[in-house]
Amino acid sequence: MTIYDISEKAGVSIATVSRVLNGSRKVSEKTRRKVLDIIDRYGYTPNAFARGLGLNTMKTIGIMCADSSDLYLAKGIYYVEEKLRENGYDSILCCTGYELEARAAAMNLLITKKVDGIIMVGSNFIYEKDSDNQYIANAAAQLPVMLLNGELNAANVYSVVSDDYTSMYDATLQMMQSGIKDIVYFYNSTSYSGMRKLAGYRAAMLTQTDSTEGLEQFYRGSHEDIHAMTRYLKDLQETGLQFHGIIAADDTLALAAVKYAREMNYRIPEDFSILGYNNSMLVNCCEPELTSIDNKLETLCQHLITILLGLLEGKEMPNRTVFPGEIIKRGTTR
Amino acid sequence: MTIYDISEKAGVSIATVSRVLNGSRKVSEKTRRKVLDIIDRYGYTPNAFARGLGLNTMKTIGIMCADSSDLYLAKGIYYVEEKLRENGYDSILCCTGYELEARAAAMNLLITKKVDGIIMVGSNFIYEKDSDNQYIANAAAQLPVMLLNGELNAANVYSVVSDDYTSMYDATLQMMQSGIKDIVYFYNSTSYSGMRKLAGYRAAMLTQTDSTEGLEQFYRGSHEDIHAMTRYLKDLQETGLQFHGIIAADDTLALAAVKYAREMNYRIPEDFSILGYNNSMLVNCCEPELTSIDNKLETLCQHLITILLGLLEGKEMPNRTVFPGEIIKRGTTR
DNA sequence: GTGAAAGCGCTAACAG
DNA sequence: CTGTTAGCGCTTTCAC
Repeated sequence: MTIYDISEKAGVSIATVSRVLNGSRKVSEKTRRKVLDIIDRYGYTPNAFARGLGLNTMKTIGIMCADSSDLYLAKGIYYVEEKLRENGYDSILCCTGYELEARAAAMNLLITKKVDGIIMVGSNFIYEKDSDNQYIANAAAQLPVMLLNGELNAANVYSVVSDDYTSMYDATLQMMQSGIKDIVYFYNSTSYSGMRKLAGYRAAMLTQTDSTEGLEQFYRGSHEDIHAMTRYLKDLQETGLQFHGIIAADDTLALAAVKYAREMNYRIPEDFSILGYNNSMLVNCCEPELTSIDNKLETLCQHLITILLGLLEGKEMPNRTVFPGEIIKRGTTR
Repeated sequence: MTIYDISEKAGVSIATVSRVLNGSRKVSEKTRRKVLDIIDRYGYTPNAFARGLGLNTMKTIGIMCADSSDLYLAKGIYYVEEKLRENGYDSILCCTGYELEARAAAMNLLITKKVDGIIMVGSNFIYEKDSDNQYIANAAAQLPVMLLNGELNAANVYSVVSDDYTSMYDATLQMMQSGIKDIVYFYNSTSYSGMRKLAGYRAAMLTQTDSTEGLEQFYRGSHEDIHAMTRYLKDLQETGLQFHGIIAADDTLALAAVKYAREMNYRIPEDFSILGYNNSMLVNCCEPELTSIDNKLETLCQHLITILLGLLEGKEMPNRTVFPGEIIKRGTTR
């Protein structure tokens, strides 16, 4: 069933059918009815390829993320996809993993598919080495690239981020003011956002101590293996390091910290404080519940889509949008 | 940059360019080199629309799921997407929510996009009323439809499922044999798979008791709100119902059950046993850790993709593939 | 208002 | 081996 069949059955030209399909007003009400009727009767749907060929757009956005099963990224994908579809765009999802090569390949694939824009979900896409981000800048020469929680200084690349630095700075300060000086920073990502968080922690610490040496702990294992994370902390404790607080770069790490503290028989939060990040569903999963930083993911996504849609309409849009986070106080901090 | 530009610069016809693009062996090594060289130099990539128009396929599979941020579904999407890409297929993701209408719309959208097949991730797609599944059967008339953890008796619809009934039957029996007779079944979904699990629980219970009345508890609230789930159980307890075990239809519900038991100051598992389902990362998040049923999601996904690829190659494939689950024993059961 | 016709970029017969 | 050519289904001028 093509536009030709319809035009024939309706006794009009394919141009007319095309017009009613695209809601042109230059069609008499009568003709429109007739065509619509036929279309309905035969259950015809236009061929997206043919349309795409002519228009060179498929109203489709590419979404890249490292791992769709990551709690936080999954939520991001969900919001982004939802808001795109509300606006008549579809999305092609590419889970790229954490390897640069696979990422560049995925990017190419999306470009080949003629997506109208690309959304990179998660700060882990931005590496410290500029050359590792080059493929993003290159892609941006062809279509707008949106970074959710990442920043890259390049033309046609747009960032929407949470102010991780300030959130961590404030949270660390609060914990110190509650009387804890020996706070370990527990992290597992050196992504852009990861480094911003670390910097916030460090800056706050340095207002009161000379050095954070030994307190910044980088965990390399699986992002989901809570046992391994807990073990890491135990090993750390056994090296003789003293610490009575842990600020974690995400809720999973924080949960492991809670587990660790319980196994050590510390009272939380009296003897030991813990702070998480993301305010995910995990915060309710432990005892006591986790104080965590809410980085307003849905708001970020909403704005990201607004900006992207603006760009696609040819409007000027802000390069960089920053939202403040919020500390959600629960049982693991005083 | 089109195939014409390349053919011109390489001094060959577009057909030849097309041939090297598609790896036809009927091209002399010399010509191939020359063309490849030009392609490389100008960074040309073929237009997927034009190709799709001719071939009427885009090597793209539609993935439907209710909510990509659901822990379990997200994992399913991850595996499916990964394995598709390994086999040269892309995926368009549609998060449909739980409303029938939105689902039918998403299905149409995917068909319009000329996907080569559709994968429906999650048992929640299959309703009890046959008429509510009609849109799936209709779609299957045009392209293969794969159901991950759902079953539908219709032509060109293929199911890959975990044997939820048997898993639940066995687990329930085990808990009863450990001495607990008053086991509540705690669930929040009446999907196909949800009903199978319930049936397994019920059948096992009825081997030892007369009725499960009052013990089958359906929770209607948010799928993520652990507090609400815990409250539900408290309210249940306050009605006077006696129960010393909870079998939950997923790990989130089970986690809420652990929380409930702790708040009631029950000793787990001595006084109170709990079983979860999915063996997700949540099992490590509570104290003690959760015994849970592993339904081998990755295996299911792997087979699902194998079957789909077979179908796309025109092979005969099994309609229904069932895998056994496995009870992973941890601290919440004796 | 409506129709005719020229592409959009690629694949696959077919002919050489 | 290589080139010519006819579509694939739709949008969009440009006439009428």
